[in-house]
Amino acid sequence: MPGSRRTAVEGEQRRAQIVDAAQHAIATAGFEGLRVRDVAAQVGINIATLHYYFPTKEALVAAVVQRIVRTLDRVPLNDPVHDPRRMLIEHIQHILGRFAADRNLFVVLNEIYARADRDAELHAVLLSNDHAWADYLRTIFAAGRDAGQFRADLDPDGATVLVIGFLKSLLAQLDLTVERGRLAADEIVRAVTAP
Amino acid sequence: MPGSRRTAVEGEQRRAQIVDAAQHAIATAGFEGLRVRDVAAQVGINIATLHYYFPTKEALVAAVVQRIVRTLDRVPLNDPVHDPRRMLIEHIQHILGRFAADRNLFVVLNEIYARADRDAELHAVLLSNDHAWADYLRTIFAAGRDAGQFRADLDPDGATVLVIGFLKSLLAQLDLTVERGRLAADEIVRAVTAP
Amino acid sequence: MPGSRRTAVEGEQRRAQIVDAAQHAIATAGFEGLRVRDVAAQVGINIATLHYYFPTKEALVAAVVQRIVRTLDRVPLNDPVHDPRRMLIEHIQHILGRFAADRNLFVVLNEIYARADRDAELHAVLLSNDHAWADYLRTIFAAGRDAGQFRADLDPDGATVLVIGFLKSLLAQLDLTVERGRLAADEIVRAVTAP
Amino acid sequence: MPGSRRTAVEGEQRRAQIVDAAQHAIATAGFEGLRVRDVAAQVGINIATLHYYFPTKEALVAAVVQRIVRTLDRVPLNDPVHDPRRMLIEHIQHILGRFAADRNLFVVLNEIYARADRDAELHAVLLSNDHAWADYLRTIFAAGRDAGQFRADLDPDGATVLVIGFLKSLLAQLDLTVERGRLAADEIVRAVTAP
DNA sequence: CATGAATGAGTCTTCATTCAT
DNA sequence: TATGAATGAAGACTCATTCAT
Repeated sequence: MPGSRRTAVEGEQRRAQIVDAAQHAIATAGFEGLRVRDVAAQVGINIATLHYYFPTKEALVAAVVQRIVRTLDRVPLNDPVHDPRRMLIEHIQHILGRFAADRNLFVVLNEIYARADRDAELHAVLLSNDHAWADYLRTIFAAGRDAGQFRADLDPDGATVLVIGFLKSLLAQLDLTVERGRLAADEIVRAVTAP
Repeated sequence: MPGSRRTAVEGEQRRAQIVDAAQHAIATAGFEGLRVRDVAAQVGINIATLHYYFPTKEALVAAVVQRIVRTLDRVPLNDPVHDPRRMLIEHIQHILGRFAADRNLFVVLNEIYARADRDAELHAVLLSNDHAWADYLRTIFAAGRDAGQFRADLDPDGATVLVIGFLKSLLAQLDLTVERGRLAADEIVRAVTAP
Repeated sequence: MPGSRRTAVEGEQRRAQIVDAAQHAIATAGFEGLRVRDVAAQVGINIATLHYYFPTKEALVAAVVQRIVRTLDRVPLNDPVHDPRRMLIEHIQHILGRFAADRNLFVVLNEIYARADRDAELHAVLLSNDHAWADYLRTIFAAGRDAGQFRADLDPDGATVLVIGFLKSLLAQLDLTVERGRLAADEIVRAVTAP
Repeated sequence: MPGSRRTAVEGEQRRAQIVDAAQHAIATAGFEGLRVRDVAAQVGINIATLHYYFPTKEALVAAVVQRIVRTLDRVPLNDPVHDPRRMLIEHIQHILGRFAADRNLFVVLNEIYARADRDAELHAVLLSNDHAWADYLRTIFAAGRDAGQFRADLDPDGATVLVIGFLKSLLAQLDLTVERGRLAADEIVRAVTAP
């Protein structure tokens, strides 16, 4: 079948276009305001065509969620034990940087977490991701404490919950500027550093 | 005006019933899944009756939001300067307690914050509330630092962002138990306490 | 029952108020846009109170129609045979005068005629009125022709249809000023007058 | 674009079907009684399909009005100066003929004129049409008078208002038969003809 | 007489989805 | 692959009317 590969590639591109548009739509109007018609119009295709690629709205939403979760996976989790304090700083700054660069991603993320509360499957996916994230931070904190970089009475579990909480709340902190975000990040570092 | 007082009271009760049901519906299905019909059914009244009290769905949602925001206002903000460390602990525990007692409130709150991103009016209301909250915490941190209870290098602003972030993220931390919440709270206190 | 008469009078006044408001509403928004709620609000009473006076919307509309038809009855139909030409002029001018003075009445009248097309009862009432009107004009034309005031070849029946048509169309002639109305009236008179 | 022409034609046909049905419904029940559901049922399509062609009820009404106005445009306005008297007769008879042939058109027209009183846009459209109509008649009357066919003291403007009024009132004259209409038409002609 | 509250029966409109071509 | 057309199921909202007080 000559050309079949090119077609397949084009198909993937189209799917990606649609997911892009859907994600943008969710960021703009929330899941509440997501309309497959609008997504199709944004891409410049017919609704029926969209349904050819994504049979149901749910499938489209799932594709958006999936892609975002995959993105999260790619959050750099460098070797935490070498220089824990540095790793912590880099990790926080990396996420703050992403927040500044692509706020839309966080808007959708927020919607996704809200939805997880009533969507068991989504809950499971996010939970699994969060576990990996928490493990990473916990390792950093434990290693840093054991190496004397962090306070001796630091509780890795508590600190992990605290830091993840802060990072997850970026969007809900309505007046959070990049600077105030860095202030908080600095405070975290000082707060965990051994005196 | 025969019976006007009793009638007025009953009217208010009915309104409250409707708002209750609506809040519950939002907690269950999100703004996305809110159906005035279901709310009316929950209260046991006709849809037209619901519209008698709240002309539009938007008005009903506004009433729910308004009531929740009013609830937030009542978060006890005790005198922060007397014993800052104790005030901080009490404040955090109060909110953790509410979270444990009425998780639904936080679910709706989460929805509300998500919505604020595309609703300027809502944004303004929440922002004003958040400002008051931040001011309170900032005062605690500054007072505690100046009194020597807290670390000398503590940045009140950064710490405030951090704590509010943690408290706001309670819901997004999918596997957060009450215990792990307390662990994080304890860590906060240790982290700010002077060595 | 002392005071019963005064009460009855007040009741009639209230009914009249309601009919007034209803007629005004019809003139403003047409039968299409008539809302009993609005009428009640206009009068300053509760809808239930309005329904006390007029059990159904249809009854209210009937009252409006009845009053207007009664008004039409009072169109002066002077003795047509004494000076037919003068009678014709006066009749036309009387109606043009009313049109100038109370355009709303004609707006409602127009609605009523449109409605008569699908309301047999209304049709009968209006038809009876129109017959009396046509008879009056026909008598004028016949008398004027026989007396030599009008053209010898004047057909009373045709002229009657023509004049009534013109008068009925006042409202449908969108750009009809008082002056142009008088021009047409003058033309009628010249057209029927014997050369 | 496979089948695009056939599809486009079919689409237009469907639109026409819907407008037909809507016009019929208005003629039957007035604007007051127009129900999109009934129109769809008449055509034999789903309500949603009707909304596919006409997004709102208002758009459907506009289409009906537009088509009728377009129809009016096509009223033959022959060269008025050659034989004005004949032109006048033909014009009047043409309209009387249409009235006899398609009374429904006039019923709707009546509704439309009533509505124009509270719809500025509609008012403008009808007014523009009426102006063209009046110009045509005025030219006929002026030419006929100057050519000696019509009375020397004929006022073209007054006569125009009169004739248009008569023609517009066809519907409001409840007991108007075709014959009585012709009587009036004949009377018009006699009334303007030079003695 | 008057009213606040309640309701049944609509009315328009929306939206995800399907299907023939 | 792509589309115009079609639809079922639901959605918010309206309105005349009723009833207990």
